Amino acid sequence: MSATLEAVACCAPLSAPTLSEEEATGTAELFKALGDPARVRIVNLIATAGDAVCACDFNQVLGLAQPTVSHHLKKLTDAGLLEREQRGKWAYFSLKRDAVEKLAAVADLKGACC
Amino acid sequence: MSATLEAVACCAPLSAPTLSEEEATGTAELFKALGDPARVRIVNLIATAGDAVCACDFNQVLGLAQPTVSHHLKKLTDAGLLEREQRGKWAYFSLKRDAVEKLAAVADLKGACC
DNA sequence: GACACGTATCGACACTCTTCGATAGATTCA
DNA sequence: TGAATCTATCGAAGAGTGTCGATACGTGTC
Repeated sequence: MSATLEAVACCAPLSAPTLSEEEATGTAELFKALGDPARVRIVNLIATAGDAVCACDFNQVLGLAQPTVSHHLKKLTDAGLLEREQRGKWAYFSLKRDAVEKLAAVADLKGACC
Repeated sequence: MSATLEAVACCAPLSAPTLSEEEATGTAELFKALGDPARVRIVNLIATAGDAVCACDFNQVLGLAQPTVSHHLKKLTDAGLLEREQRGKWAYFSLKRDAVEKLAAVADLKGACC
């Protein structure tokens, strides 16, 4: 599709006063990107590493085949959560700062309940 | 189902120092529960209403059939995000306080990047 | 250029999910 | 009790997703 914007770019907080259908879809896409254990672990590994991580490092840790890992990395990158950087023949992935902040903002519901 | 704990009960922050396979699965379940536009809108509607919302109110707004709405409400309730309350023949749903706080904590990656 | 190695893409399979119509259970009202 | 109404469950159709083996692409090395 031509309109494949990063989910991060077009999502809105769960507690937004009004939520258009597009915003709801964008927000859902962002959560969906994190709706798989493998992808949660990828994000966690990068977060704890505190630096870019080589794609080759995930295969062992996740116990998944190389194409599967590549698939998950693409999903996260497409969602705007990860940033890809080519270093020689290796691909390094790091957390995208905007996405990290946006995610926290979107998931924040405080003040909207109780 | 004996082992179907609420996702909220067994999920861990994305930036946790160590993340077991169970914790990753729990966290993923929580995000997966919000990985659908209809469910994002449901949570948003309850959040902006600031109070419990009748199940019958969602049908119109979401433009979905009644069984579909009921299905989504069940998903959110099973994930521990919503609380169900029976009032006569109506079912009212409200945000679960623990879940709201947990979600924000889980999605928080600040300090884990850059 | 030829080779080795890391990564992305393709094709296929199994599984899950979303959606709905039909139906059953629960509650209220006459 | 019987009728009406709201909600949950069941069963089925269609789309989507995770996974992997095979393969193609890119990069560095000899």
